[in-house]
Amino acid sequence: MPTLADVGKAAGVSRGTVSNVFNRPELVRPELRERVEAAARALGFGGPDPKGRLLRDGKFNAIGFMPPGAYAISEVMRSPYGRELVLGVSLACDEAGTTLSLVNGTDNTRFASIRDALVDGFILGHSADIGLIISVQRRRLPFVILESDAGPDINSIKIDGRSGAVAAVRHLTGLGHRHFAILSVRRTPGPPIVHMPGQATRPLLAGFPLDDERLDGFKQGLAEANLSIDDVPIIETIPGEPSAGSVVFDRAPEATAILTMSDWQAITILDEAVRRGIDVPGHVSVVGFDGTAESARTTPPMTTVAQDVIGKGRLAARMVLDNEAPRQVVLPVELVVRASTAAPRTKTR
Amino acid sequence: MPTLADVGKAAGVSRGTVSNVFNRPELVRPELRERVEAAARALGFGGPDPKGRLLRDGKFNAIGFMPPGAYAISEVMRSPYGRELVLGVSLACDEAGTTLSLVNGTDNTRFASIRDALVDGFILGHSADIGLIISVQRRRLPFVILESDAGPDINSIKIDGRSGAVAAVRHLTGLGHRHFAILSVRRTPGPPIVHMPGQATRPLLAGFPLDDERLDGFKQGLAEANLSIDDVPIIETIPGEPSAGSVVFDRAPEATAILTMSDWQAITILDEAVRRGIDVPGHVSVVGFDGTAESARTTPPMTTVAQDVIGKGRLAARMVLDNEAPRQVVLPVELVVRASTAAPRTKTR
DNA sequence: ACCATTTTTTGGAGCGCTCCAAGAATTTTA
DNA sequence: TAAAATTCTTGGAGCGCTCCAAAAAATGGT
Repeated sequence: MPTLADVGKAAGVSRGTVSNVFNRPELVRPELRERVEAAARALGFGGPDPKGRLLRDGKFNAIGFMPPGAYAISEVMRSPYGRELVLGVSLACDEAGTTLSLVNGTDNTRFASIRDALVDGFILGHSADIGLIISVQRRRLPFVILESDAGPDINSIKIDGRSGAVAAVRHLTGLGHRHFAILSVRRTPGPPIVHMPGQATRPLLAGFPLDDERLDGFKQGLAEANLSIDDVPIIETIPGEPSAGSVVFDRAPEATAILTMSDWQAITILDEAVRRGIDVPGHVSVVGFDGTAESARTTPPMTTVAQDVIGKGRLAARMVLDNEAPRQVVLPVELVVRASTAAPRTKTR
Repeated sequence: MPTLADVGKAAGVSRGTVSNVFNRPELVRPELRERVEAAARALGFGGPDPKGRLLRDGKFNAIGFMPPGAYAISEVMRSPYGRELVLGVSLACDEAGTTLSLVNGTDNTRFASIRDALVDGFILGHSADIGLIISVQRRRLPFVILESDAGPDINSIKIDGRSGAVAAVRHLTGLGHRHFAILSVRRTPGPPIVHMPGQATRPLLAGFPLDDERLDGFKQGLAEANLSIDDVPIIETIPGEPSAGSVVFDRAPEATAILTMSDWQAITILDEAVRRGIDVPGHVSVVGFDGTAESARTTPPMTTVAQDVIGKGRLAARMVLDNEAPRQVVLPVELVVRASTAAPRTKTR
């Protein structure tokens, strides 16, 4: 690849003049400019290499998004929540004219990815791994972490997951439900894990504040109705697990209401219900979480704990772009009641 | 920001040793290593700056995605098609361990964006603008352009849009439809444009091969049934235009079948039908385009011209990553018949 | 024709790093 | 204990660019 200097030599001018031809052509005499351009063309020089400019100027003009947990960026793009989040981030990037880098880092390469990422700031998906935070801090880049409060010195944005979970349960107990099942998130690869009541290995502390908080909200909501979460089957599946619906219906047939951790999971259940001819909400009620656009268009339209995912992504991007004093933002949540919930079935099935 | 040299001075060692401490610690004697690490900590040095490494090594380890037309990246992320495309690209990026940079470029900044993008290759959304291709070629980066054939020397991937369009029309004429409306794409900002039959300003050549080809397919399909596209109302709306459904129902009430350019548009129509209590497919049939995941979950599930969007994105990424001899790929398309199409209503409304 | 201006062009400095051949220090071997 | 082998450390070179102060060239005025 030819460089500015090469072109300069070929055209009989200095490096600096060639740079000017490309960056401030008005500074150089037309005929000379032409000569330089001709030389550039002849050499196949395609303009100053951004690498050089970068080293000099120091700004990447990009922010990085690191998926939560050990997820790959394609997994983020697959989930309705992830897509809306990225949409929110991209909105802010559009406004700021910034590139959005979806940074890939599987397991052990995540740290190197952060170390090497060509970005001016980071948005970290929720994560159980404190190491990621340290990696970003090392680089002294502005960043924000999602769905985990990491203390007063660190930008964070989370929703009030507990209240949302409580609201979901209240809505259902208010409708008369007494028999629940919970579809929770498995954060390690593998098949669904079923925790039946009375079993030793009840989860409840997965290590992901996101999940724990919601589970705790469910527990609290149930307690308010004199129900114990210990009597509720909890099924953990990795996001997008297609068999999630099957497992829930097979292992918790007596449940009249199913609580989930995401719209995506709820969609899986709804899909399975259609497949099995199970009436929602006649036979069983289903509540989603997140309030993504998809939740409004399911069959039937879904009752869900809605948050402003797009707004969250956008705010996150703004926070790293603006780089002001660290804040801890807790976003509100709102139960949106649609048609996937109703009073419990009386008997039968 | 301290540099390797600063740390070296502080620790009484050379630049090179500090570099080794961070990149090949096994090469440096433990006690010295410790001393250097202490100095780094004291100075607040967070590891070698990627900018320097970049200049030396020359690889960005990222590929860029440039939205089609003059769209912003948030607009891509908003459309079902765009999201699946990006998902496909991210799949390949995951496999290759590459960062995916969503490059922002509004109108006149697009060229600068391409010039400055910190990427090793580009995926160009379909575009009417030859200038973008030239910009990328200038940088001698591998790239692929979507949905436009730019000649044998340029990587391109497109679907067989014409066949898809023909198949959609055949399906409908086979069902007995004679009265159509077409919902096409407006590629400039602004409200819907309605082209009624007999009007002077019929579109048909928008300058976007993508649209033109599909329109031409509709024309051909209609001709096969002795119908003329000149008798069909054509409505052009920008993607995501919420009033699209309204405009179609208001301006083409006699249509018994509506052809669209994307699932997104078809969804808009379906939503409006629900709002107005119009029966699909009893009163009017609707056909989408793209076969995104969303199309399977609409009410009613949508008949659509399906393509493998994810596969397309993935292939595109592979092509730039592999950087082999240029190919022009044409992907097949398949009409997926679901429940949004049926025989036309007999009379009434 | 000469000096004062104005317009163009120049090339050094510096951005921060990694590689690598060579030199220095240490350890091993005889 | 000296020579040989091994392990560590060093600093020059070079990656490609932009900025900028200064030099050179062109222009204008008298």
